[in-house]
Amino acid sequence: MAINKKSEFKADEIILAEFAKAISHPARVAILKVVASRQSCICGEIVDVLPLAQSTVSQHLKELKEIGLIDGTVDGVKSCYCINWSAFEKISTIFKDFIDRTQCCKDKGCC
Amino acid sequence: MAINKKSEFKADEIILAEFAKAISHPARVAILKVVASRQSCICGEIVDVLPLAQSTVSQHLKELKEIGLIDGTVDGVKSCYCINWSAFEKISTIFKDFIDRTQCCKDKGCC
DNA sequence: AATATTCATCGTATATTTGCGATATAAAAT
DNA sequence: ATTTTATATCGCAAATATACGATGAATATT
Repeated sequence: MAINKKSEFKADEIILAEFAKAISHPARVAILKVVASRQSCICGEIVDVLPLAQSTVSQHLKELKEIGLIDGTVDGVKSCYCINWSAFEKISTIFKDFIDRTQCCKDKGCC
Repeated sequence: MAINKKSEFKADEIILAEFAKAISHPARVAILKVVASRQSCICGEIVDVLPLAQSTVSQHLKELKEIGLIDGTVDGVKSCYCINWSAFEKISTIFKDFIDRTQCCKDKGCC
């Protein structure tokens, strides 16, 4: 795999795939659910409810932060995470658009 | 990484993550778009519009088939692919449910 | 029958992801 | 000042994913 061919696709395909990758591991789905349900929670609380080591959870948190889905702020010795709602709405729109535009082909062959 | 920790998560988290993984590569997003827009198309047509070798496309098609999003039928020497709409609707519901249930936490803290 | 076409699969190389322990850092508690 | 606590990061190992050429299998064409 000499070159990374991902960059040769269309921008919207790349973006959708990137967001999909962000939630392509159950740990990250679980993290999003916990953080959303508590509005905001510290890293330790997330580690407590996941079957993963602290360093592994920290890594998943980093990935979600990098894609923009969550924000992390330092609160003394603790780290407090919350959903970045504007980013979440953006990704929601991208997903729903993809679903809707694909489904519209079902009957009409319009795309 | 001795053990695969994915299996230790909740079933709905695993399912969502699996579907997300299916569209976590722009090639597979592109394939779904092409197949949907043409209602049905042969492998060669997909290879023509993607910047990937035939064997690589075939592999991506296999992944989409394994997760159930597309069906492939042999038509003489050719292979004809189409969207499995019932599977597509199922995944759409799972995605939308996740989005909606997460977003409902935004205002209410209800989850 | 021989050849060409279409596509799946195999083998292989490289890249990326997942996971953890060890360590570093920085604040809090003693 | 020392120790404890909370978390990020580093380095490593194993697993998966990505990509392609070569080959195989099966049909179609000559």
